[in-house]
Amino acid sequence: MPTSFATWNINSVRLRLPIVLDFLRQYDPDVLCLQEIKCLNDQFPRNEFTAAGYPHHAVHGQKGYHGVAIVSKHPLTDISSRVFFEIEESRHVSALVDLGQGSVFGPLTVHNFYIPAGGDLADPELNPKFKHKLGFLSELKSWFGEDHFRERQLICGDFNIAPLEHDVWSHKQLLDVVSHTPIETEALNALLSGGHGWVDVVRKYFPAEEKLYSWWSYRAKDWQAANKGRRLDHIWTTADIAAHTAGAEIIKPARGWSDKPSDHVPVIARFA
Amino acid sequence: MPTSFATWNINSVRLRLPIVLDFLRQYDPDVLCLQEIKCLNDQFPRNEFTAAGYPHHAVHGQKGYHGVAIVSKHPLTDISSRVFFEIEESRHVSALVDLGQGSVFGPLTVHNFYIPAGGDLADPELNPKFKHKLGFLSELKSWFGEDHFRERQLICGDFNIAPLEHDVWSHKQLLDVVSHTPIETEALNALLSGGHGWVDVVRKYFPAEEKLYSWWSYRAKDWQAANKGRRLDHIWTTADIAAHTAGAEIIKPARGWSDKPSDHVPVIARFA
DNA sequence: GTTGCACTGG
DNA sequence: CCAGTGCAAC
Repeated sequence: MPTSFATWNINSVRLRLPIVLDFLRQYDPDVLCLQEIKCLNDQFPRNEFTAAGYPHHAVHGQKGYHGVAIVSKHPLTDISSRVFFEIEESRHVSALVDLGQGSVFGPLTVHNFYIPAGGDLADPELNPKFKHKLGFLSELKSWFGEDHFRERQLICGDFNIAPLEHDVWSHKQLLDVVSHTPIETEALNALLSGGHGWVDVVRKYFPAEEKLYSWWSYRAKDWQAANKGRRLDHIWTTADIAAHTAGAEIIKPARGWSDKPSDHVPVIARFA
Repeated sequence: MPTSFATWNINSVRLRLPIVLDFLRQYDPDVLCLQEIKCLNDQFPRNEFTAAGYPHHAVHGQKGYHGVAIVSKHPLTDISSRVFFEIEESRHVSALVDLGQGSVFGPLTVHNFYIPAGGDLADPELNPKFKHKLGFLSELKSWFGEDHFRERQLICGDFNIAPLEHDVWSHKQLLDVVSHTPIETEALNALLSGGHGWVDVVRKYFPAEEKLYSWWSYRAKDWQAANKGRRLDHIWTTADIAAHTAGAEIIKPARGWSDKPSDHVPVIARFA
């Protein structure tokens, strides 16, 4: 029985609920991780997700900014969230997903992250937002080193880092731009290859030389023509889970869904 | 030669300029008084009004809130504005309109008002906005008692009061609702019948038992079906001018013009 | 540049 | 419900 997981920085779940529901109808993932829901827990549109066939929710919102949520067809247990770098923003939520009898997996833990964007200046001394981003990554590395991260884990979300040369429209022009500076890409690659060995189950399905983006700035007049994207949104799993991958997709057309789309598009990983 | 004057609370002249120009093309008033222009003087779209055949402007704007303007086919002189109750908001502008040779009138003074809405609670002790509204009306009464208000005057605007029983959808249900409380309707009726005797040149053309509205709340889901309106927008003249009236019209369809209409519609008074 | 939210005012 | 401002964030 096929299973799929999706992640999408939605930039206000209330404002973009219609296109999120369109996405669920059209792509039918088992689990969707959302970032930047920009609402309090009580304001999260639970009923609408339930009506759409996603009755299980792990919501960690906050007022106005950030906020993450997992919506799922399958039961979610052990819901928790974690503070990184001692900054109390809603940037992580996790849950144990029970995919049921038909699945090749037993239960697996899904971690949904919204890693800090990091501001404009790539200097942790001068820019506290960049310091926060690096601190967040550093704590993440320690945490992932713990033993229970060895298996049955999926981590995804808006990592705000495009790690590979062809994860940005111009490697050269973005080397000084936060999201693609060496200090960040090295930290993210260390996270990926360190610890117990994560697999980037999306890039796995696209040649390393192929440009691959999940985000296009609002600032470009014609995002499609310019196509100056970055791959900021990721899905990684432990090796046991990665053994069952069946494909991956980045839903580029979603950048044009509705009048006022999110600047990010959904990323999907499929498992056989 | 026929002459007509119109008043319209436009709730942002910049946002709704297209439908204002449509209105001018379709109804061709000589003078249009606007309220809630919600812009600074420099942001008022003078060129667009000039191009539409209304090259004369008396603009008294302010940042963000309130703001009134007169646009005219005919020259405007003696432009002035007045502060009421010592609260410096842009709620009045007046001008002398020279209608030229073909007119039955000599020059007349047009006063354009945006009387304070008055907040929710009809108690001047507890609600400073209601106190402001009553104070505004009180100062208006004194001012209109001055000798020069005896003739050749037209006053109009959003008075934020529905004075008559059939100026609201339910007299009984609105007796405690600001805009139709006895203290307000009595103050407005005293203004109308006191001083040198104004004529409500719009209600003149509709039987007193006929429901007549110029405003429908944004809050109603289906304003047209509910039809819970109020007549908040008025045109009054001195008796000399009222002697020449030829009709009046409230442009109810304007409540549905464009995706995002104003909650008020234009009111027109015609003179032979 | 462009967005979404909080707030105020209606 | 609608519009403005001010703000933070990207």
